[in-house]
Amino acid sequence: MPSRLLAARELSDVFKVMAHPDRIRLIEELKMHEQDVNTLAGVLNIPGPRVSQHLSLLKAHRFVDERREGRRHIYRLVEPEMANWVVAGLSFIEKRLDPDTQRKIANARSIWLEEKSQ
Amino acid sequence: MPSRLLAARELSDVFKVMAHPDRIRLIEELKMHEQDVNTLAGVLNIPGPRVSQHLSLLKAHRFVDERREGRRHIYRLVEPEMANWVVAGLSFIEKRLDPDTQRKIANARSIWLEEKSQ
DNA sequence: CTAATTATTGCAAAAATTCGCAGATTATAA
DNA sequence: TTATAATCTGCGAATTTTTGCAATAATTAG
Repeated sequence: MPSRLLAARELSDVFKVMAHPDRIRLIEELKMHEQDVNTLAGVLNIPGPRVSQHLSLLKAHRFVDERREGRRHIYRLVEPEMANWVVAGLSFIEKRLDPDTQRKIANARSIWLEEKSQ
Repeated sequence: MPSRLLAARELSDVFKVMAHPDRIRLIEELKMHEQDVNTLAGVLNIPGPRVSQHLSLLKAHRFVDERREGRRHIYRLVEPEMANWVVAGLSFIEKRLDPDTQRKIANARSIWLEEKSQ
């Protein structure tokens, strides 16, 4: 297969995995430090099973790692830099949003970026 | 709406748009210079109507602009930097592929990056 | 052992995407 | 005008994703 077609397919898999608000928030939430499923479900305010499913997709693609501590499953980013790459995507849409949305996006971006990357 | 939820939704739209091999190749192909639909269909070797549909999605999200020259519709990237951001996503998967695939990905990356960004 | 906690898995309905193809548009050429 | 070229639009089938809920596992506490 031509190299560019192959690369485009591999790349599109990365984008597919990130193409969900919950998974984006999981990636950003894990940027700071590893966390267990319950904590993540609480922070993001979504049902446990859904967090679990999102995490297994992320794990299948090796974007996160899992370790167990007692009955808790603790997840962490394999490549914390990914969280910054994801946030960088905001720069391609910010300009076209209404001022109020722009303000909120800028706020989210600063929250996501102020946290340490390792 | 909480700013991070809003930002995650906006971001996921960006990722959804990029989550298709054809659209990734279109973005990379347009990095060099603007091109019309027929040319793009030929280069990517996909049917014209499909290119057209991908381009209107990209245009709806203002990732590309259109201008007409006679009966040709010529498209260009609104933010050529986007092409580099997309390619950067490769760094999160390269390591886990078999050597032959890695080689091809590296080749595609160098082709996509060696072209000028404006 | 029994109960409680934490998380995963399975399933089916709903929603969104993709894809090809036919037909419709728009603009140029003869 | 008629024909041709370039592109877009509409539609329906096939596929993939998402989502909620119930059931299942695994581990620890009492």
